[in-house]
Amino acid sequence: MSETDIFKVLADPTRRAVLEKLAAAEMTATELRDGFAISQPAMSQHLAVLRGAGLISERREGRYAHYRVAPEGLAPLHQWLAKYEAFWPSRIDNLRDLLREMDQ
Amino acid sequence: MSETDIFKVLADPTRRAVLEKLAAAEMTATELRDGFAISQPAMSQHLAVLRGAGLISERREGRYAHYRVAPEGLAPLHQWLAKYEAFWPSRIDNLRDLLREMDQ
DNA sequence: GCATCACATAAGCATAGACTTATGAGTCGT
DNA sequence: ACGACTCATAAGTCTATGCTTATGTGATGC
Repeated sequence: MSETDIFKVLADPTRRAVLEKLAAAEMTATELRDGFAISQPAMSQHLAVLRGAGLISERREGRYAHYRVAPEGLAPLHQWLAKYEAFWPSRIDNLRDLLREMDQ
Repeated sequence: MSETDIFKVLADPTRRAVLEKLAAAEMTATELRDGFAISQPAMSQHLAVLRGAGLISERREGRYAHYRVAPEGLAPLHQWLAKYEAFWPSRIDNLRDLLREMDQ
């Protein structure tokens, strides 16, 4: 997956919202859909795109498709961003704050 | 700048390449252009988009426009990504340890 | 003053992408 | 077996976007 593709995939607000829901818990396509004013095929297409980008993985169970985040798919984005963290003087402080929050 | 806009802006390979050139050194629009098989207006439009997203800043000097990276524009992206770093167990633990050492 | 240069803006075009409705392919309960 | 259900795929539409050529704006040098 190229960096361009990763960015394109994440440029869609619906897809980012899906990731956010999946970050909380594994979910089926229908469960993911509610809360969105979107057709079933539209959600299916978004899931296909996310899956193609390696950002989510699928577990088939009968007629249900359970999806969960595949965080390693975010690695290219992380690596890209790392190139610019040299420009963040306070980057260590930000991380420190983040980890402090996570400890709570 | 919304997260969606940031991702859209960075989804273009030319724009990311521009950022990479600017990460090395401040540069004029013409200097940025060479190496790209792209018209002058196209580059000008890309620069306008990057500027609109707060990812680069402009310094006017006579007829030249000098551009440089505005890394703070990447903050929304950084914050978004941080939400998923929780899924990176080993890396985050390493960072936690590192920062703990630095605190002593 | 005038040609040239650096860059921006306007307008038009062509492709990509997100959506829709319609339909297909399996799976489950009765 | 059959209808309901979950999800995927097909086909068509509409908008966004990245490109082009043409032109505008201001600065510079002779």
